[in-house]
Amino acid sequence: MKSSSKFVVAVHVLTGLAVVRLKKKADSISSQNIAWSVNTNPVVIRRLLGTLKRAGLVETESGSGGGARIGRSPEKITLAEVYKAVEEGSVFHYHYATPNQDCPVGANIQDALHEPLSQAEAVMIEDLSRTTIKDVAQKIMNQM
Amino acid sequence: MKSSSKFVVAVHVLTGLAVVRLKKKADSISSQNIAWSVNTNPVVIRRLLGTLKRAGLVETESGSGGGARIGRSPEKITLAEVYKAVEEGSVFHYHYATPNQDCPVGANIQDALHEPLSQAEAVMIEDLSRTTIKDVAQKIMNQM
DNA sequence: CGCCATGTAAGTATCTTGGTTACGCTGCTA
DNA sequence: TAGCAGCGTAACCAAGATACTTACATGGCG
Repeated sequence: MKSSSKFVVAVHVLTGLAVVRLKKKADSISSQNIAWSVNTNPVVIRRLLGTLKRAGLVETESGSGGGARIGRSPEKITLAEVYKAVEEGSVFHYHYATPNQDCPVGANIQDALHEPLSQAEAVMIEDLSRTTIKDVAQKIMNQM
Repeated sequence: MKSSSKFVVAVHVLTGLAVVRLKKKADSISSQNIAWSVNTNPVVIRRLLGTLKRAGLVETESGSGGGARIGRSPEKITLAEVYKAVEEGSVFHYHYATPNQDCPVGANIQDALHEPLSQAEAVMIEDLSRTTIKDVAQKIMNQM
């Protein structure tokens, strides 16, 4: 089972921005700086920031001295929101090739599974909404 | 977000075997026959059946006239069990490269996320346990 | 104007997944 | 006992996804 690490990285980034904000250390952080923490390339971070920006979770500024800043109070951003912002598609993946429609099972299986599977996924996201970026940032700061 | 379709295919296969059993149509089904319904190659099915067999969810027989049969009453197999049998690893994927340990956030983020994320996943699997193969088979048979 | 930063496009390497071929073994049946 | 039908696995291949990288246009500040 393989999916993307975008969600975890997004939480990492937002948590970093939250820590900076809570500690009043700096106004904005460059993608270079964030990339250093995540251990990746600044372009990867900028792409991700673009997605988060469209979701209203961060603000960015171009130009010299620019960078990213958290878009809202950390306690008002839940992991569920981050998940929905960056992760597209369902946790569950249906058949590559359409199942055989001449078989009663093949013809109806996807439809029959839709409800229980989307329900299970919804429950998971619901659970993610119980944790906020502030919660995560707090945990980190306790270790510092 | 990309993962495998193994889970859905496994449910498809088990549902097919359940329908056959509930309708008392045949004793066992060949991988060829199953592959026809799933619209894939028999080898893919045999591989999957191997996994399901190890989990006790199906029984197989070699030789002429052999094939697969559901290993237990359909109402005693939940989607959660199928999920755990075929899907390895977590829904959430952590950083490709280890985050920068010189950064307080990078050094602690994975640890801080472990609990909320594994919790969310557990809740999802818990929800899957509310649906059985019989439930799915029943839905299919209502369409026949 | 020069510098530092974002935004984005385009190309590449690596990994995962599923499809496919091949072949040995098992067990039925004529 | 020969032949056939089926499973079990290994090995290879094609396609797709993911993230890394280079490159460059744009924006804003001194």
